[in-house]
Amino acid sequence: MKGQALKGHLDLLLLAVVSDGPKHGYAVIEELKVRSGDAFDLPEGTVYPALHRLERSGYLSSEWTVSSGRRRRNYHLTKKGQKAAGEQRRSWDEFTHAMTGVLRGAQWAPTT
Amino acid sequence: MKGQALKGHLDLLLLAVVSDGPKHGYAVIEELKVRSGDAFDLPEGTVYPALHRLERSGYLSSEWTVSSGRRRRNYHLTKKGQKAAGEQRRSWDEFTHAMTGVLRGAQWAPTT
DNA sequence: CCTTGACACCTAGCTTTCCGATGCATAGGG
DNA sequence: CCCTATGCATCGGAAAGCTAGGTGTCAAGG
Repeated sequence: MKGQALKGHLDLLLLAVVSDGPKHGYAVIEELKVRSGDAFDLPEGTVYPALHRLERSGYLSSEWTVSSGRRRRNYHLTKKGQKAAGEQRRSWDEFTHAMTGVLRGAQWAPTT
Repeated sequence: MKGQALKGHLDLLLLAVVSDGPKHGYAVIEELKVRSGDAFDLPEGTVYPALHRLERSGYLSSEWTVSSGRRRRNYHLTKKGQKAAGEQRRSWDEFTHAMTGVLRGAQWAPTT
């Protein structure tokens, strides 16, 4: 997938992945790659700042852990994060619905 | 619909609407509102610069027209624009597919 | 006549987001 | 010992969208 197509929807992706169980940043990246069928291969410079952002917003919470000498910051969803995830999910559905409405009827669109 | 969810997908929307037949900016805004069921109510400051961008890129072409004293810039899709529209449409499909893959399986997501 | 609102266009500047580049550190295999 | 994979972080640039402001026409109402 070509660059920055996920503009504005990254937060939802991250919340979705973490909602499956606590994960550290690197693992989040891998999980996104797997679940999207290699479509989302996000650079660290995208994901780490986003996780920080979500924590600052109170949607995620984290603690340091150490596993065989490697330090990891483990993120888990907060109550507030769960609520936000649900809202953003609904938002996403509305968005795709609206897009479909606009896209339907254009010549190049395979008819309904 | 909360702001800026259409980051990166605005071009596709505009190309789709214009591909239905030449339109001027104001009409494009109205058409988007109608087709999206009021979900997309885009400010002029969003649409006009985007149309200019698309014209600079060679996807749209325009001429001034005057109708009862009112001047309008009428946009129509170019060959190049048609091609781009098709590509972006495919891109959108891939994107939603990938999103669905990630979203599926999260707790708050209604099962399959 | 004058104001209001719909129509119709435009731009400057702000903010946010994503990403490329770069840096640090550890573990394990060759 | 070096290279790769793992794992984290930040800085700066480039876009995109929006706010806020501006111009001008026309029709309707007070």
